[in-house]
Amino acid sequence: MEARKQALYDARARIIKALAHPTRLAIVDELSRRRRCVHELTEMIGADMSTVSKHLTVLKASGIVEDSKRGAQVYYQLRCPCVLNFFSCVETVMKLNAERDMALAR
Amino acid sequence: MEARKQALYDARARIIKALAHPTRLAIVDELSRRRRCVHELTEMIGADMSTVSKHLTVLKASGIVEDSKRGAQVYYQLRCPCVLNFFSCVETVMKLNAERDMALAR
DNA sequence: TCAATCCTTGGCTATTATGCCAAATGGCCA
DNA sequence: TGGCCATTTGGCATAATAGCCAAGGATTGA
Repeated sequence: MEARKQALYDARARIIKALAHPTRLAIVDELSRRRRCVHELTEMIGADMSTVSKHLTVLKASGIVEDSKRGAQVYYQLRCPCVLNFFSCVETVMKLNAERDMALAR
Repeated sequence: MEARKQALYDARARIIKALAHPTRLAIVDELSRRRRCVHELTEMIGADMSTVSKHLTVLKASGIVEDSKRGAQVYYQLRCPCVLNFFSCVETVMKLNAERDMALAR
């Protein structure tokens, strides 16, 4: 494959990969409602705060979220709310899969 | 997090993860034009055929593509063309990132 | 039937991702 | 200043991915 194409797919994959984790999807979902600080997200998710912080680092590095400090707290918010569009397609795939599995079970 | 929510995010992540690889994005892109057999995709990508076959297995397991045999050949096609919608959002993120990087460099 | 083609699977290694704990950093307030 | 709270970073162990080669089916065609 041409280097040019390859670079494009690499760049795209980097962003999509940032979304390819349940915890990060939960974070994005929550941020679609309102900005949240790490502490709030940690409570919601129920993992170690360092774990949540690292997931946020991944999302931030990919450009999906951005942060803003307010005193000792760091608030995160969606930078590209269009990522929420992903979900409708994903639901479609899930529905098709469910139908397929139903048919197979019959 | 509730088990119900967790299961939903897990399911979503499984599908998104299937797209989170440059080679698989290249495959999806190609299949958006027309169905292709493994051999054709292998030529296009320039990796070992076993590698391409495994990527196709991942895409198929997630429900993004489906296959149909024609003699000795296995043709793959998109099952949910809506996955192409992902790209426009990804491009938006990439554009925002580029602008941010420009601003930082100045 | 034999050989060639197409594809998948097994096996192995190297790389990357994930999650926790512990430690370090930074801000706030008494 | 000292101590607390919020967050990030380092370190490490474990698990998941990716890619190649080699081997195993399956199908076509001579």
